[in-house]
Amino acid sequence: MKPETLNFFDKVYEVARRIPYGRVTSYGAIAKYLGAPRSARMVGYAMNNSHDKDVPAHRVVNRKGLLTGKHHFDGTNLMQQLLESEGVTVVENQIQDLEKIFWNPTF
DNA sequence: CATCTGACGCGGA
DNA sequence: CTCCGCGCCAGAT
Repeated sequence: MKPETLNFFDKVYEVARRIPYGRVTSYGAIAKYLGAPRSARMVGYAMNNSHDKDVPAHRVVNRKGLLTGKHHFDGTNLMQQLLESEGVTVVENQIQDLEKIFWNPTF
């Protein structure tokens, strides 16, 4: 693993940890904030490693607000439960009113 | 060393 | 507004 890559991953975790309670963000937003808007996929890839970190991966979804990563959680709909537990409305693996609860890292 | 895949995003039809 | 296809980067096989 190259040092630069570790830095990139570390940045992802750092940003993800900054996500406020009851708020969510997208992979692309984080990637863009890191200066790599084309590496949105890498953000999700990094999230896989975040399993061992204290990173709220359930607060990170794709641009459409779809819980694409719910399949990677222990339970089938564990991710949805966590979000709803924070007051986020989720229907059919999709976050409702995404624009309202969306959190921009740059903010 | 070559090839495929993947927690994504955007442009075009 | 919805559906299809291409582009990007890094890790894994």
